[in-house]
Amino acid sequence: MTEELYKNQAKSVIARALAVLGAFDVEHPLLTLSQLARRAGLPVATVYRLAGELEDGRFLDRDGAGRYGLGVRLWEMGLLTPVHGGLRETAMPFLLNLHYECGETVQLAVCEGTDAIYIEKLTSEVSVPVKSRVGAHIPLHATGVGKALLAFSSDAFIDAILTMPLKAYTPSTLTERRALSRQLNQIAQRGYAQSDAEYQLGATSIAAPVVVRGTVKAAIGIVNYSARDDLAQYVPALLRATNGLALRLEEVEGTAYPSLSGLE
Amino acid sequence: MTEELYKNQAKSVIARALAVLGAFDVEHPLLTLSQLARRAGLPVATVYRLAGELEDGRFLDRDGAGRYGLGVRLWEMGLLTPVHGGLRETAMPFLLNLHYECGETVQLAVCEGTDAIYIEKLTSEVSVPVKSRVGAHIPLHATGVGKALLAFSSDAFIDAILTMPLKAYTPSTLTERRALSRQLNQIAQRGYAQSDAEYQLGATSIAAPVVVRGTVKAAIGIVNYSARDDLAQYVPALLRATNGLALRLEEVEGTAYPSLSGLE
DNA sequence: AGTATTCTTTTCATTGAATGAAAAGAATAC
DNA sequence: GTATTCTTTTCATTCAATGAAAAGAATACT
Repeated sequence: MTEELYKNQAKSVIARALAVLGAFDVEHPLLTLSQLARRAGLPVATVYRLAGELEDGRFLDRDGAGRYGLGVRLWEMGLLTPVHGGLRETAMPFLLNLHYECGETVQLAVCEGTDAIYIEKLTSEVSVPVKSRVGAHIPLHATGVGKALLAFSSDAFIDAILTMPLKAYTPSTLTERRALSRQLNQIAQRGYAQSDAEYQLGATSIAAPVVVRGTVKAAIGIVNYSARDDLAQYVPALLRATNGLALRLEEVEGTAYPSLSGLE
Repeated sequence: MTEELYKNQAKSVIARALAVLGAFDVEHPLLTLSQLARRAGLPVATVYRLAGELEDGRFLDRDGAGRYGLGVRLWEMGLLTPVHGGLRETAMPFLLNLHYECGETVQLAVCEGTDAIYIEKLTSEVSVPVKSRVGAHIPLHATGVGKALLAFSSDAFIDAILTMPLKAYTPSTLTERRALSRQLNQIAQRGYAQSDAEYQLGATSIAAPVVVRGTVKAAIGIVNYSARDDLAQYVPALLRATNGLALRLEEVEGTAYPSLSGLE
């Protein structure tokens, strides 16, 4: 009698509903009811009901075959998120210009917890395929944008990251605290970061932080194949983009997210 | 005793939770607890609890001042939505190339119910400011992309739209069924749509549909000021983009959304 | 400083909404 | 034609959601 108790882990309705939504991922963007139930770890009947309500709220959609997928509403709300509405939207023109100027893949990333996360990536048909995906979490210590973000963070945060195990993604990944720490200082002085095959073999990048009022808000990076080591030529363009964005962010601060959104 | 009953409109927990999330919009991306409660139409204590759980699930975030905003999780999930993961991601390189070729504002839109909705908009610092916002709903009968979407839809759908009241946004908006119907035929024959100041004064556009296996999946548009009436020159580039995207979508069909996502 | 107002957090007795096993109904595979 | 897997509906039980109320903070007003 004591053993069966562990079955129900006393979740609230909302936790269950979020578990249902969380059942979707890049590999599973469309699920049947039973798949959904299995992946959410909930009884079919329960998921049936919850999914029905989420569908009413347009957080879920069903395709012709009856399979569930995340709904447009969810996408629309994502646009209201600070990272999107506040940052990406403002950054876009700068990213486009940069992309236009150098023709290489351009990335925008922010800190999210102990990782960096890609907010936007511009790749044209001509530029090099990079495996990074918008929304993907990437390590702070092993990528150009990651190191740019880290180098301009608070000492406390840097220390915290340095204390964590630094995973080696390639033979070139910096896994030693001392070495990484030294390089972060260099980056802070020079104003931009470099990375060569530290995360993905064959890819080089340069990246610079977007600093608003002393705080790193984001980083912009340029990536291409290691073979072509001419990225340095784009440093001025890169810095023009990051500085331009920083100024713009300072300007619109509060506008997009009115500090006091008035009555009602 | 009978009169007080109407107070609680018998909503489910989920409906309430979604109401909380729905309280945010473009004008109100950040809200205090009491604002949130007021806008959601729920008691403060209830919202306090619901918001807490949503925060646990990272669907809500609180800023330094304690104000609530939509969380990163929500944005991440939006990326998994078919319109984003399936369409925008694939379309992006084509949009970038088009934007690169013509230098004007480029838009991607799809049908959503009886409206069109902007999925992406590319504007560089140099190009003209257009008020359209990604995620915004726009009428099918009064914009370039809208008409492009409509002209290639099923007759049943066209009829349904033509039966609805056609709102006039400017003096140039087509509000007469006959005229609109005739123009849709023209568009279907010619392969692309035009629009001049029909939705927003001073803005002209051309737009073409993305047709995969006989079905319109999206439309791409180019917008600039009415003064410059040289948009026609970009028609070949536009069609190259829409056709290229159509082919690509046909190729990846099923890949991004595996019909049978295997076991588990 | 002192009072008033508005906002956030916690508590708790009450109840009604969420639950999920079970069975019926579809669809698909064998 | 039978078996298997999936979807939908039902319903008695119970447990989790509820929101009024009060305490605790913070902010505005005089």
